[in-house]
Amino acid sequence: MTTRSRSSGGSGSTLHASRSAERVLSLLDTVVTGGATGLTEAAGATGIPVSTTLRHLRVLTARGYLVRDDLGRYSVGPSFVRVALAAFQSGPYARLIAAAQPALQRLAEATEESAYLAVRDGSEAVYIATVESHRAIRHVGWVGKSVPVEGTAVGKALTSEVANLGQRPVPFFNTGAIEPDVTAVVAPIHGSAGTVGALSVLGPSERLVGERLDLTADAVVDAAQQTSLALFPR
Amino acid sequence: MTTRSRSSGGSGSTLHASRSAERVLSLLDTVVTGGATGLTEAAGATGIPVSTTLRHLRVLTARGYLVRDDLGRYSVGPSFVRVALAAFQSGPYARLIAAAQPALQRLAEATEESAYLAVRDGSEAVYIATVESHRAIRHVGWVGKSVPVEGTAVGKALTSEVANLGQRPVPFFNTGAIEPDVTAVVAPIHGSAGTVGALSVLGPSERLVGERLDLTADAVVDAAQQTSLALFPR
DNA sequence: GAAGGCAATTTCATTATATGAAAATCCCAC
DNA sequence: GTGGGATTTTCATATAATGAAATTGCCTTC
Repeated sequence: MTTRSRSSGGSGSTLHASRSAERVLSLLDTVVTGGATGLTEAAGATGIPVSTTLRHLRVLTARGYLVRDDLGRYSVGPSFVRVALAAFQSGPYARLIAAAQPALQRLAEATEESAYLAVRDGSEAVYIATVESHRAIRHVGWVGKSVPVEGTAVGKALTSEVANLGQRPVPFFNTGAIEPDVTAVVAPIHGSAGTVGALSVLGPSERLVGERLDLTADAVVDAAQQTSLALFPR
Repeated sequence: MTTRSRSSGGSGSTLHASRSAERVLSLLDTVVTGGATGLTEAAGATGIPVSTTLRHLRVLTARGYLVRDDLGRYSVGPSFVRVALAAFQSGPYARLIAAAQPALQRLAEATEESAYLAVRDGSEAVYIATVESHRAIRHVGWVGKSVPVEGTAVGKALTSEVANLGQRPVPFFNTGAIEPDVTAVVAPIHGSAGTVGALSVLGPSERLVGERLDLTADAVVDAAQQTSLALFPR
């Protein structure tokens, strides 16, 4: 059964869980997310003492996960890029992204707004793919960004239960949860074991109203259903 | 000065360098590169004892860098995808990829073969972007792949010295170094501090001969020079 | 339905290993 | 030359990671 041995949620009490391992991952995360970062800056951001930070950054650099520029600052290295690219080709998301791609395309054309694909990451939702609107005023740059599940339309869609596979997904709406003047229209992508992702259309609130909003919702729901079908054909 | 304290190449002798940190990165690499992986399999591939492997895989999973499927196997998780995507938007390669994109496009059209962008990673070269040929028989799937610098055309291009910025790059050729029947035509992208990358055209050996090969070489050299100019405008 | 085998997990004693404060060094800016 | 910020090295300490072995769980086979 899926009975997670109770309370394993915290951190194994007697079970020693590698501290340096966690720290090195924090550092990787910090540097990659934040761009070029100095030693002290990285230490400050992660709360790790400077000397320890240095040692870990060296490990990362030796592996090619990070590189140092001539000013001594760290940023993404070639090995990390290699692994990152592999992630898109082999990971479970490769299938999802591939299946959603045509739907995103059509969605962006039909709604004239930017379309995103999102998946759940604990208490966050992450946007992992997009096709941008062709309009001058459009929503851009949220790929790789994460937003809380709580209180957002994506979050609601990603946590929505799926009664029976094949049913028509239900759309969710929200305006201004993350940024004012941005309206989101989202539908869940149903999978064999619940919701596996969500399609979002994001655009300026003043454009997404009235009939336009209804049409958008229809398009999003259709796109999500098609993606679901592409993933799990009958 | 850039006097790297000699022999720092090995492993710091007295300098304790986090073992678990290195191991956790090995594991990440193994799992992401190899797709869904079981515990014992991962332990075997990395040479880490099973119990330790388990502990580290748990750290990775807790962070969302990996996920466990219902069969207990590990694969890429949403957090890692998030970080990976961020790498392409903020990293030093973002600029390079953006600058090379139009050149790759034109290259693929002009030569009717697949065009790749590669960077150096220690003793390896990594392909980080591509535009595929439109032909039925074409070279595909090398993005994220790494090949040795030694004995390959990309390697030669990536390690070639640049006399003065602005000079016309020199093309390199190779057939069958990695795979038989594949011919590579490569030119280095010059930067302010040496070679920063390389453009490759990869295609079936029987197509890349005679006049066709000459034309391809010209196209690759032009594309590399244009990319270089886009990166470092005068 | 029992036995066998393989993979995952937990336990626990051991010490190797990671840690961080402080001192030393480097590098600019003034 | 002087001052201050960042980086790097050193080193004594005990924390925290380690792995062999025992245990559990699960699936296959007979």
